[in-house]
Amino acid sequence: MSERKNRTIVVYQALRRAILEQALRPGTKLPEDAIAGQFGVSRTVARRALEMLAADEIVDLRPNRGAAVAKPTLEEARDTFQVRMDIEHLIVARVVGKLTRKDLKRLEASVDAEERSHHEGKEDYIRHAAEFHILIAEMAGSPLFLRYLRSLVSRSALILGLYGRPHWGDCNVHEHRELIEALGGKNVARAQKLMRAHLDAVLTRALEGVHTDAGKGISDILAVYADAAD
Amino acid sequence: MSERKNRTIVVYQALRRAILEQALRPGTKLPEDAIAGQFGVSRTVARRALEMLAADEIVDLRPNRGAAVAKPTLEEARDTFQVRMDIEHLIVARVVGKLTRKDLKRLEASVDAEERSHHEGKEDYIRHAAEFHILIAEMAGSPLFLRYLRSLVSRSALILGLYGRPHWGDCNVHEHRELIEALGGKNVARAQKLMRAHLDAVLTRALEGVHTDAGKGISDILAVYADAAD
DNA sequence: TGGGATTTGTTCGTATGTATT
DNA sequence: GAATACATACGAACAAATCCC
Repeated sequence: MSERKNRTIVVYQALRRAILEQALRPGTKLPEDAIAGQFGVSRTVARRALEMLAADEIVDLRPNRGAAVAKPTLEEARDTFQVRMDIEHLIVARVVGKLTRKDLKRLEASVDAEERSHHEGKEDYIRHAAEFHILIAEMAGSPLFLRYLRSLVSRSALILGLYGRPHWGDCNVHEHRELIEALGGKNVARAQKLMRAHLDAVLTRALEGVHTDAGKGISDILAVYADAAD
Repeated sequence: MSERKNRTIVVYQALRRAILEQALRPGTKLPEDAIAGQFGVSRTVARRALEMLAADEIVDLRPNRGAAVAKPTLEEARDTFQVRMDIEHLIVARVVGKLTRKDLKRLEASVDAEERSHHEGKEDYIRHAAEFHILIAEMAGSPLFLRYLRSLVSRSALILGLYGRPHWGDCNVHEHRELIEALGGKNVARAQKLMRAHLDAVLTRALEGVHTDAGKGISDILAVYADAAD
């Protein structure tokens, strides 16, 4: 019963993790045969897993030319962060003042896990940091927003890995705790402001001191915030 | 070159139209074999078409149990309209004051087409009405928002067909023209208000005088607006 | 430009899982 | 509750497209 294998999902999740933890860098080709061989499955399931990753927008899938880890342009990176900011604001608006004590406990537990991973130097603190945002989205009670945010968070991580320095992610913990406190309160605008500041800080930390190929790519991504400033 | 067949896409679009024009009612099972036979393709391409429709959320695809035309619950219907409202507001905020004369012409042409179809009694005025909203989304310049809205518009149509009366869609034309005028102006809040009023009116027209199985389903959908009132 | 190697696209037979009587 | 009918999941082989020398 719970012995659901579903090889497709297994392959999908493994590849997803590999991409988000940057074991597979953007641009890496993902031939169906190689994946099928690696995981001991047929090309059919490898292909379906790739399609699912493409739906998440972390894999590029071009007809007759195969799959590769997505390598978003700066334009696409901008779009991702801009849209993510908007969606997170809407989610925040929905949860502020409506969280139960239990909800808040879950959020705190998530941050605790993130902090532990971070201290232990594990790479999966990235996953925990992402999970924090996804938890909030779950609490908004909208399956659609949850789906959107899942994809946006994955894509954000990919982009930060692509354009940012190795150890972006440092020290979300304090900001996350602050956010929890605000989400437990009743002031929507304040919580939104904190969310904005947090996402802004993540991006800034990831990008500061980085020189991309284009040379002036960083400010191009940061320009997102100039546009959206209220 | 432009002779791209791509049978998958053909099947996908045909099914999509059939669903949106209510030739295929919600709940209808869609076995791979039947579709493959009907369109003269293999099960593989039938399956891929179904997966694409599932991504649009107008087909339900349950593991080992096959595909069926989606039959959203009232809860899901609420979510769809609520999210759509939010997304359309964001899109409006992005386009107001930034449309070129050419953009406005395209919007007007779309409404003209809708009006013609409507006068001629053709069923595809539904498609034109949907296209109007999608055009606006295109002009927002965000691939992600465009993708979201595409799916939301399809799903909205499905839901209105499911819970509403046969001829919902009547008389969008005037409201659409009003919207164009506001989008060409500079007042974001006003344009958003018109968008809200328009979507509200569509829902009201579709649902008025309708009795669902549940009996009180209508007010449940309309409660969306009570929540979101500003 | 061309041809061979490699990879994707497609088909369809079989295995496995689900629903029904 | 078991057997049967049915639909999907999977995989191996073939066809077509692309890439690379």
